[in-house]
Amino acid sequence: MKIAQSEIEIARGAAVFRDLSQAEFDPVIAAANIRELGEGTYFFLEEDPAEIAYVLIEGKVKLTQITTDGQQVILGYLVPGRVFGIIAILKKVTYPVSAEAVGHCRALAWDRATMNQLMEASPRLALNALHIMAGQIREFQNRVRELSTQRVEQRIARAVLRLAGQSGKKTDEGVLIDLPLSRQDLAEMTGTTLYTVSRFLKEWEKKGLVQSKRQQVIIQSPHGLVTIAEDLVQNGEETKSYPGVDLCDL
Amino acid sequence: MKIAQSEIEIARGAAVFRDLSQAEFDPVIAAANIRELGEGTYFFLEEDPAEIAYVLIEGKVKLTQITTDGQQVILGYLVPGRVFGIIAILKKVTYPVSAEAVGHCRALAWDRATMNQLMEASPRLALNALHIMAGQIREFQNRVRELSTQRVEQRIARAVLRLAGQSGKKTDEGVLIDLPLSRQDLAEMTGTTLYTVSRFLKEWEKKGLVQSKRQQVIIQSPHGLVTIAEDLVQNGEETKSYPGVDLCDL
DNA sequence: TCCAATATTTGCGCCAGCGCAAAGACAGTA
DNA sequence: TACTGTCTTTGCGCTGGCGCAAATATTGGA
Repeated sequence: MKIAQSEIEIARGAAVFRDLSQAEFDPVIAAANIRELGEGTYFFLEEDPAEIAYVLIEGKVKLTQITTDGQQVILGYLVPGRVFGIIAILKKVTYPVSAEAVGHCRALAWDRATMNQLMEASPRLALNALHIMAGQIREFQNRVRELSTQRVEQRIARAVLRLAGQSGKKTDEGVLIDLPLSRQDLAEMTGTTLYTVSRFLKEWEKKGLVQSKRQQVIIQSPHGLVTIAEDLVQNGEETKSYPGVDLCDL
Repeated sequence: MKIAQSEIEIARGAAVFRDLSQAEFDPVIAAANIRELGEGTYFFLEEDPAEIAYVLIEGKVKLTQITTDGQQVILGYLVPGRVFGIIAILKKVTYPVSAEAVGHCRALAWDRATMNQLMEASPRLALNALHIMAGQIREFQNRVRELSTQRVEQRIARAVLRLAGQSGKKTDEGVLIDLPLSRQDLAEMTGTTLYTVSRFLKEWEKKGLVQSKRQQVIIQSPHGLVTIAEDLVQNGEETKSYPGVDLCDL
């Protein structure tokens, strides 16, 4: 299985490889394996011993956790160029989430031994990994804050905007979230129920903010959603531009 | 300001220094500064450029975030031996939380340059920092899951148990949480209101699970609280021992 | 083209939890 | 000892959001 030049380009842009010289980057690619997964299969499961780190090249990945009573929670989605399972650089740890292929996926993969060797040769790589983990901490802390203080409508709006930020595609109708995204999925991302999600989407649709079909959401007025996300309702308050909240590499 | 032997002992036990040889550890202490803070003052504020990492030696530290509309969220409490602000080992990042002294505090402090030097000399130190950050990610992901799926009563029970785990002191009456802990504080930890916290504490008190006074909680039946935390109510299900959930070093 | 499986919508009833307001309870200070 | 500020409790009314159930829409496959 060969790595195409275009795929190398994608990897080149990954946050873990930022500021690596070509001389540092080449051996990284040379040491990479390709892992290919079909829709609905898992790169790894929560609690699996973490042995391999990945960079997604093609497809999307859904990160989930399961509660003891079988309820699923979606921590986020990954797009090509994102690192995941980076925790595998450490010995004796387990993955904190499951990583499921959404559609057909290709990813570069390195086992711990290889990754550690590469990091030794390019300390920059280790530093980047640290930065990524720091970003994740920040991300999840903010998520905790959101869940603690915001109401459901705001959380759904944020989730939609976040997804648009990373998987959004401009179309004639608006910004399409390029993922099979059911009401249930949105509910699992925001800590609510599919019924409530359905109700808000319909409400927004009536206001012309979004357009929602089966497993699909198109944003027609990002600004309108931002207004909801920030709870500005319609008081004349200035609407600061929405900080490009973005789920960090995982 | 001199570092007492007993204080060095406390630092010795910190997770960042795990498995360091004495030869590695001594220079770390030699390079440390002491920082002393009075009740209610801050080691650092959320968004401050992160320049200094700390290990708490004496007192307690409260980690908080503030929402745009001024609402406070408590991410957790630290006890002596805990690292915080470890993010400062990275350049150009800001603290993701505020760290407030609860009572009089003493902490060892290192600026980034020093920390980086020490890490270069003892790679083990860098690895430990990574482990700590990985633990934090796990911690906050679980918190997200809790907030998404559990009801208020369970979340409060968990928060109380978590606090008992790290600041609990055995007394005649039961396990005392050794912190000034108001209903408001518990509410900010669990994403609810002081009223609701007050109601559940009273309810538990009637059942003989806890005893609560002004700014104080004593646990009389940890097992009973665990039952609530895990939502086992009173069906005959086996009660697995409560995993020592513990807020990681921050 | 029709069928079965899966998603979505929506009416309805309900209740967990919010939050005001007012009345204690407590601790520190003078 | 009385006063003041802070914390806690609790009655009360309300509502955001849950979740069942049933109707409807959509899709992929036979």
